[in-house]
Amino acid sequence: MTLDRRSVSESTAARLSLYLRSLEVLEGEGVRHVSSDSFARRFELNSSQIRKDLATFGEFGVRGVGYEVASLRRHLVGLLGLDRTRRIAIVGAGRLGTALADYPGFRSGGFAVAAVFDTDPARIGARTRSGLTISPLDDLPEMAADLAIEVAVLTVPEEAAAAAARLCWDSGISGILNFTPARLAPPSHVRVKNVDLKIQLETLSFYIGAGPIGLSREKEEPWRRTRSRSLPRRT
Amino acid sequence: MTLDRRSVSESTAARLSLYLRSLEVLEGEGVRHVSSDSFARRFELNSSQIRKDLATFGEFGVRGVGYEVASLRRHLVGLLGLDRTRRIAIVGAGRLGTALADYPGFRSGGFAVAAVFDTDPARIGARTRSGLTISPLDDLPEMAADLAIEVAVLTVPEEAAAAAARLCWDSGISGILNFTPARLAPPSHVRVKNVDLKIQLETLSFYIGAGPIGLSREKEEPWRRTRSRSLPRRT
DNA sequence: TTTTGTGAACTAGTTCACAGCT
DNA sequence: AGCTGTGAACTAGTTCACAAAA
Repeated sequence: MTLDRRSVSESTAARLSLYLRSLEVLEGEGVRHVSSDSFARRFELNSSQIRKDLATFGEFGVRGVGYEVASLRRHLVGLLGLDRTRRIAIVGAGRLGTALADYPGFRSGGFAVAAVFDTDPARIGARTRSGLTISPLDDLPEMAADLAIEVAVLTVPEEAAAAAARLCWDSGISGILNFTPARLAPPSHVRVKNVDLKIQLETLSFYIGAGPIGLSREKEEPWRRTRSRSLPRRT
Repeated sequence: MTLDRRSVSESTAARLSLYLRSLEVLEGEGVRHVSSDSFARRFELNSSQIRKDLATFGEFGVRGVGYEVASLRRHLVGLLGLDRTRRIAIVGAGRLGTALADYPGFRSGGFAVAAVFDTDPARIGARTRSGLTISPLDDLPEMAADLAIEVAVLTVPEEAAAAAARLCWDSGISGILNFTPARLAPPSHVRVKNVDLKIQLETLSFYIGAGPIGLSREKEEPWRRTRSRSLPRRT
């Protein structure tokens, strides 16, 4: 009942979202009940992990029976805070910011993009495809309060990130989805989630590698035409 | 020397990218040597973790002295496979896909967007802002081979994801950055990194919550002004 | 000295396996 | 009998602390 959300691991929280999505699929198929086991098999999850994750928040199942799909879905919606619309501000109306303003995941199921901000006079006053007028960043404090904005999607250039982030939390915004490479230092009541696309890409690059470690630069470019026999890359 | 990259944890791999970025800052400042300790303090990292991470791949430091910035940077560039240009295809030329095609992190330091694909006849033949012509998805196999594309950025609609992904790995692409909610099942030599923006947003939403768990819908909106006592995050 | 590289200790997260409830 | 909820066992990841190297 009085469990501090911060004691819940990122991975558990992320799985709640995944469970919700999967339950919605089942509900769409008219399924009424699931056991953790059939649920796990269906969506390639782990049944004990499902039970452990859910048990963190209460007893949602019935022993011998399983979980009632609709009721579990409602519980998850509540846990994730999606039972009311959370208002999002896009901070930085560049290509990525305006693309995200229209992104289905950002405009559905509990979220609404309520404002878009930028500092560039050439952008201010323009409309995004979804019909929002781009506002000057200076208006953020006032608009954030008026529109009850809770989440900022930070898509400004790296140099501008720290100041823009501070403006967000000083305006009462409590969550930041940070697409900037900057590492922010928020006050303890503000949650930042970094989505560093460069790190993701470089991590991917690490794993696809270029043959065994220690041979990064080889005599020729064996990756170009080695499409013939896909080398077994593992021992 | 013959360490299998797959035995390296995601978190270690992600940190290599972070270390590289931080080293570039130091190098830009003309710093020649760092100890793991000063490096850690400067960039808010953990010095033993730095040493452990690096020691996975070799002995890059000198005891009593520390690490030579330029040489360590080169080592990391090699480990991350950034010592040559990796060619990227954007698969799905919607708003997000075209925005990513111009994203600085995707056009710098070892990466180049070499092609953009879509199935929509209205998009095919158009040019992205960065000057690439959008090609029909059917041309992917041929173009991927000709252009030596190694990485696909998957930004198609969810329904199209599985087929498009299969097309990618059948065309010899070895890494997929998946912006789709679909959970792909790649062959073992293909690496997929999921960047599920909806999960990220919902996870953030979970942590900002709406007061204590079990009280999702409260009488008033206590999340707005409950900024009083920030409880200490750690013991 | 100083600072790395690394076993040992610790902490977090996952999976097992079963008691207990329906 | 069937399936949840949960301690116990296990596995992965992080931090400590120090012997070995320069």
